[in-house]
This record gives sequence, C-alpha cells and structure tokens, in this order.
Amino acid sequence: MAKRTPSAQELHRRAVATYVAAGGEESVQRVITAVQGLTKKLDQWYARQLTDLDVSSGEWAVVTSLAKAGEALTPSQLAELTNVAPSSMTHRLDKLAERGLVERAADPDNRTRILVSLTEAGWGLFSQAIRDSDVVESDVLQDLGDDERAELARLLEVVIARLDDIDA
Amino acid sequence: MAKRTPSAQELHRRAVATYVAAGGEESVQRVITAVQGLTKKLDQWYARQLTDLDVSSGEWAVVTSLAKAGEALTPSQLAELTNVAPSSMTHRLDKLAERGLVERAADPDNRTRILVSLTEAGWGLFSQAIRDSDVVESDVLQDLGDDERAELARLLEVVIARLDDIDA
DNA sequence: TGCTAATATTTCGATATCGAATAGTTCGTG
DNA sequence: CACGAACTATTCGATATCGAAATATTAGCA
Repeated sequence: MAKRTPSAQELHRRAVATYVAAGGEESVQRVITAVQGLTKKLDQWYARQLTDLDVSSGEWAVVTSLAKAGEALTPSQLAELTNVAPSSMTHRLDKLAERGLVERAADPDNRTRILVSLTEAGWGLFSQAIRDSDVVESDVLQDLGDDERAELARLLEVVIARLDDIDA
Repeated sequence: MAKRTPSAQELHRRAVATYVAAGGEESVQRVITAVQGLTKKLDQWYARQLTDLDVSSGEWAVVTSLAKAGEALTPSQLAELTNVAPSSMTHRLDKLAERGLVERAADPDNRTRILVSLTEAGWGLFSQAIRDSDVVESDVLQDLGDDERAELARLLEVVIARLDDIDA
C-alpha cells in the first residue's frame, strides 16, 4: 500500500470538499456526509458482531423490524421495511424460520396474508445483539456530554419529522 | 393493508423505545437511531435517482469513492471503501468500464496492482447526481436554520473524530 | 541471490437478490 | 351476486455477491 489509510475525519473533510466542488451546498453537505459516514462505520461494526452471531445483515434487518413493530408483520411489509424485493423475503424467512428465529402463521382475517413474528429465540437474539452494540455506540458518543447528546438528538429529530413531507 | 404506514417520527420513537427496553441507553439510542433512520430514508431516495441514471447503488459507491479520493484507486481499496468483497469488485469494474464510466490502468510501480480512475463521463455522472441529490438534501434540512445546521454538523464531526480510536 | 511470506487480482462454485410471471384471495362496483 | 381489478406470496430464470482457491508479483531476510 502506497499511503496510509486516512482517518475518518480526513475522509469526511475530503468528501465534503468534493461534494461542494461538484455543486452541493456546504451547510447541507457537512451534515449529510457526516450522517452517512457515521452510519457506514457503524454498519461495518455491526457486520462483525452479526458474523459472530451467524446472522446476515439482511436477516438482522428482519429481526429488528419485527422487534420494533411490536406485532406480527407480513412478508411484504418486511420487504418494504428492509429495502428488499418481496420475492427475496421468501427465502430469507425460510432460513430464519428454519433456525427457529421467526415463525409464520396464517392471518385469520385474510387468507392471502401470512403473519411473521419473532419466536422466543428471536427475541433472545435481538436483546443480546442490542446490548452488545450499545457498548460500541456508547463509545462512539463518548466525547459528547449529556447536554450535547440531547441537542444532537433534538436536531436530528427535527430533520426526521420532515422526512414524510418530502417524497410525498 | 390493515393500518396506515406510520410516520418517520413515529417509527423513530418506537425504535428508540424498543432499543431502550432491550437494554440500550436512551441518550445513545436517540442519536444512533436517528442517524440510521435518516440514512435509510436518504438511501431510498438515492435509489430512485440512481434508477433513473441506470446505475446500481454499488456502482454509484464506486463512482463516489473515486471522486472523493481524487486519485486512482486499486480494486481492493474500492472493495474496502464500498464494503464489498474484493472478488465482487472485478465484475463491477467490468461493467463500469464497459459503460465507459471508469478505466483500468496498470500501476507502473507495481505490476500486481491495477489503478482505477473515473473517465470524463464518470465525472459527468457524478456531478449530475450530486447536484440532483443536493436538492433533496436541502429539503430535508429545511427546518434547520444556518446556526442549527452548523451546530448539528459540529456535533457529528466530534463523533466522527472519535471513530478511528474505536475499532483499533 | 534465493526462498518464503505477504499482497493483489481474478476465477470458480454456491448462495442471495432481483424482476417478471404465476396462483390464489379479497375488494369494489355494477 | 358476479366479474374484473388489486393485492399477496411464491416460483423461476438471470444476475450479483460471497468465500475459497488459483495465479502472479513483490517484499523481507538470511
């Protein structure tokens, strides 16, 4: 390798500069680029954790979607939530069901639908992974005080509140 | 569909509650969940734009990586930067080269390496897509004033500066 | 120099994903 | 009530991705 791997900070600065040079607005690009860079790094970390648990990131997406929904979901809903084609969900659910992490049940109200829910084992996997990743995430936010974290969360939540109005 | 699709805000609240119930720390989960939710929504939007340009998200990742690097990169580096196996990069580069967006050249200093760079057309695609997406991104940050954007960027950049110290 | 280990890309077989087509069910409306 | 449109999950063929092995080159070291 000719040069050392640049720091995340350096990569961020360069990325923003590149986007601004290409015609982006700086105040926008600083935020968006930072958000994406952070997610990317987190994803890399999660990938390692999930490898240890022998779960693919797509399978993990299904588990978290079910956990967050708090109720059974259909394959179509899961496909939508996890950004995947409905036809791909069939096989994913086959594998997850085979491992005993989710279960399929017929919807009593609509025979074209199938309701997928987490099993006990699925919930166990979820809780374990969340507790593990919380450790890393706390490290990531280590340099921010309680008030700064709250302010960061507040600003992000303002942005999130706007999301629905956009692609409508 | 039995129930209406919940708002992004509502999804965020539920997700945080779920993670906290599973053992995560609230001040951490509010931030991390918001960052991930935002990225997910942005990714959905980019996917649509890229479909219009007939570029897959993986191919786009290659183009942006090259643009941000500002210099030619090897297939291995691109695989690392885009979170993909090196063997997958071979075919991706084949397709991109076939479309005239990137070009491969032998590294004069090391015959095992290949240097990939953006062509004129590749740069054109990049600039076009950035200008397009900047429009959406500006909308997303619409509810934040200049000072709030700067504060949000600052806080995120503090977090990013810490990333390298973690998985080391 | 000569030999081994490390690096970089590609090939190959297995698996995952996609988009289109299929089959079954429900909904709306005449 | 009947019929067509819309919805839901699945199957199927084509393509993308993965991990391991193969190939070629470079780097380190005695």
